[in-house]
Amino acid sequence: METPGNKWLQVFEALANPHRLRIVACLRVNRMYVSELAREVRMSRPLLYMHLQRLEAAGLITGNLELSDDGKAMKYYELTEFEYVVTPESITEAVRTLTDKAAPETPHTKEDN
Amino acid sequence: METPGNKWLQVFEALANPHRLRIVACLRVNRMYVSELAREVRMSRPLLYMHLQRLEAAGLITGNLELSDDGKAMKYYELTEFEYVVTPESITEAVRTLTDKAAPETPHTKEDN
DNA sequence: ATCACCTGTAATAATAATATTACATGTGTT
DNA sequence: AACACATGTAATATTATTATTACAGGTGAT
Repeated sequence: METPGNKWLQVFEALANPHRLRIVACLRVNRMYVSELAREVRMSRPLLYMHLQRLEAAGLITGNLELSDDGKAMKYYELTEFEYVVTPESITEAVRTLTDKAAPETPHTKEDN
Repeated sequence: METPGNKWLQVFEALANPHRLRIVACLRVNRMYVSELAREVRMSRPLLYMHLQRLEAAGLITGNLELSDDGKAMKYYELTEFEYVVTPESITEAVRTLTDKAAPETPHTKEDN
């Protein structure tokens, strides 16, 4: 789950969603707390939560809970600086360390392929 | 469906799968026909078909049907040369042309967010 | 105490992606 | 004619993702 190959896959999975792309674009302007961001992208907060977790798990954003002046807890998310150059070469390199539990020893189907 | 933003999303969706990453890595060595590739990646042909279509739709590979010397029809797939530099900036730029039919005018939920 | 904000999550519904099975077609060879 | 190998797809099952609903808790201000 932490090899370079798996990391790449996780990044692609994180970016394979229009909402999450918008979130990234949104956070690039400046960091935001969750409720604020929910209003901005017009999304329910629980749903936004899921998307944020996927982005954070991929290492594209980071969140930290802060205490505002008036004592309210606010979770701010901000962008991580990242740069992935996606080419056949880089993908090939990533695949070398892809630990896929679903790499079968035997084919899934009959020899009808 | 053909704006730069949508194209980016399609590329991310295409690469967000371990099998498809392996297919790309496989085709980088040299082009292959479908049945050959199916044996190589140990996958049923119908399933491989679906993955190939997703990769081709994203413009990462191209396939063309050829006739072998002994008259058999064989569909060869080969890699496209591509390079996507994934950064907060490039994502922001892509989002500008993201035509998401699911961009609601009103929030999905009650004002409970 | 009620309101207006905020965080966090569990349970579920709805939808999309993935995978399998079964079949259609064609060729050339034994 | 039966076999080995190729392409192509329709129908279905399985699994994962996405989305919603309904709650829990906290703070400070009216």
